[in-house]
Amino acid sequence: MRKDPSRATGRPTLAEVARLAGVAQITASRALRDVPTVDPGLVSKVREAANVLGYVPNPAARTLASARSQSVVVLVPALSNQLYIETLEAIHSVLRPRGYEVLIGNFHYSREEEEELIRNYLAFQPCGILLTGFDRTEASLRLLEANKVPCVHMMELTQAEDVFCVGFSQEDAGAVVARHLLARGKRRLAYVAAQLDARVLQRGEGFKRALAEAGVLDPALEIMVPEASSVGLGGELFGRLLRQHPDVDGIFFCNDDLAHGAIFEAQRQGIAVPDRIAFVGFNDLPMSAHIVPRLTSIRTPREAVGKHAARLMVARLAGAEVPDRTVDLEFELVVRESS
Amino acid sequence: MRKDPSRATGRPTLAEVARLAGVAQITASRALRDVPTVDPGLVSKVREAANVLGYVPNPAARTLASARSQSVVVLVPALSNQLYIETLEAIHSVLRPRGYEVLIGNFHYSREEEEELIRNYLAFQPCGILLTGFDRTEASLRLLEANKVPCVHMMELTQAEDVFCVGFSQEDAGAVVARHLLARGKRRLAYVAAQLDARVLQRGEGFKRALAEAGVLDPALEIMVPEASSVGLGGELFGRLLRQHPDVDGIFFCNDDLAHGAIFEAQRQGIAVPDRIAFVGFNDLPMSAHIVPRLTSIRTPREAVGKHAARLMVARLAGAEVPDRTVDLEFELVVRESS
DNA sequence: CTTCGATAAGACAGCGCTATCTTAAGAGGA
DNA sequence: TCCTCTTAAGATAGCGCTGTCTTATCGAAG
Repeated sequence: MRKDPSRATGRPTLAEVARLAGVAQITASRALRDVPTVDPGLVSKVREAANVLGYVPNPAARTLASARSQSVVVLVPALSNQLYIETLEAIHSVLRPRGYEVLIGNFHYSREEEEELIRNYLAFQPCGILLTGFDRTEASLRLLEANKVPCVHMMELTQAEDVFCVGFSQEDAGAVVARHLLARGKRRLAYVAAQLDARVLQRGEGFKRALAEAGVLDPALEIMVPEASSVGLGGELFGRLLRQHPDVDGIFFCNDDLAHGAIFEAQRQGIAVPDRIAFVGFNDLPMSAHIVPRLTSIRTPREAVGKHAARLMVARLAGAEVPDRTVDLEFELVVRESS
Repeated sequence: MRKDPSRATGRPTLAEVARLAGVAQITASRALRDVPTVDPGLVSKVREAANVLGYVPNPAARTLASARSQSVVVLVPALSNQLYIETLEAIHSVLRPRGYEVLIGNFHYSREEEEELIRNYLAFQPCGILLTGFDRTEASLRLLEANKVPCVHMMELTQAEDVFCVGFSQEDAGAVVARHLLARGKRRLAYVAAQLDARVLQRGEGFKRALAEAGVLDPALEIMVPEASSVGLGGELFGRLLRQHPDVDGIFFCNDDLAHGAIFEAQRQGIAVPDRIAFVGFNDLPMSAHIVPRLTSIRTPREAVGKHAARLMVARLAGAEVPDRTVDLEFELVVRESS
């Protein structure tokens, strides 16, 4: 059969499927890829032959021949963050059943690392890339541009033309939190943030803008540290803020982790939440609905972002007309006991 | 240059590197792969040419020509579980710098789904597979066997010959928890578990074995539900247990999530932890060191498991002699306020 | 009845790399 | 000096697919 059996993999090939189905190899190829110019009768014949042989296409050969893989690269700033896990899971759930492979790249909140990942992953000739946000190096942008890989941006929105993005307004979310705390009668409002990526900064901007509009912005009421966010850090930053500004009566944490830590610390110090100080988190992690007191938070559509971004990519790859290049999935303020 | 430029990808190829370096293509190939029979002078010449051109090898062509990719498949039962994220991250950190791609498969605690994933991923001709535990379908085992892909098993240990595994004794961990609670003077001890995978069952077995040895095992003191574990479920199961057995004075939760939920529920019900009931969790998630009261837990070496499993795989792929096929990374009981 | 265009099926070549076989060039011994 | 043996470099032939061009077939139009 094969000229040099030592090189072969042992698995059935398209040629064998074609032979069994009694058609040319290329016809079998087209039949299995749903190319519309193949007679339905032949398609089912080929399908059956493939089934009988247990044929699974060789992705390497496919990629080499067509210069385009069936892989979608997803670049996220962290895996440790529960947030991105849910998004990734959603992306998987859309792409895998449609035959796409998902390659995950974690760039650890580093633009340089992201650039390196892009460079390396482009060698896989991915059919699309899902990116987090818009903040990346010039070189990254050039690479993506030069390789003409379809991109979809997640988590942030933009007005720019020809950019596909799925997310929500981080700034508006910050503003909503500010107005909520103001409505609760709080006036000494602080923003506590860690892991200062673009989105964390946007939330803070929105929060402070709303405070300024209400005439209660005190720029001193802010702690922003670049280190990674964690429960322990939340307690620490809360303690620090309280020592510096004992009169603070409301805090917006850039994510729930920090808020959880602050709740524990408040409990230890015997500080009444929300009476003396109200807390609001961000992301609405599962724990927030159960912690004592239950945490008010912004519920972010992170699963929906993944699903929509993946669907948008699939639509583009299928050549479909995509009416909405910008998908605003919105967020929701979930008011609970902590405010 | 190329015969049919329309088919080309536009990126530099090995042939161009070889031309620039003034060697045959195959020599360039060998030089870049560190095949030892190439003159060091030529190696650096080729390396430089590759650098000048910005050459990145085409993985699809590589895989097709060698019938083996540089991808390692990792199959985990869940992504939602913090536990596996840390393991995955560790695996990534070892494999990616060495040029391996990591393909993640999530089988959602389903043996059938795992089998399907194995079938599909084998088409990628992975150079290795990292598996979670030992519980899988016959067909899965046969597929792995037939394709002769090196496997490393994570999270559990076995005495079987010729099986590479990295983990710790789940049973022993359960027993350690039991003895700890007994030493605290507790006698009405319960096991509360969800997501009943093999490891959760093993922990329970170890726990109950130790209780039986101490003569205090009450088989009624147990709640095991198959549904997914969550903070909310922990509170619920704790409430249920307390109604059925108001005299329970110590609970071992199969993971920290459940224990956190139970702590919140206890706080709401005004039940003193640990005085009336002591709690012990499993995994020692970051939050456990901060929750009020701080949670006693078993610290599992999940990051180390990933690192060691990946290193073991790398060593096998390099053809190195691996002295220890079984790596027991052990666990640690971290005693805190909740017991 | 011929011509033409549309459509379906096939032939062919090549994607970019590596396994394998072959050749060339030294090293060493008789 | 000749011959063998080792070792490095090269030539060749695919790996398993798909893009592209060609050919066959058929109905409609002239």
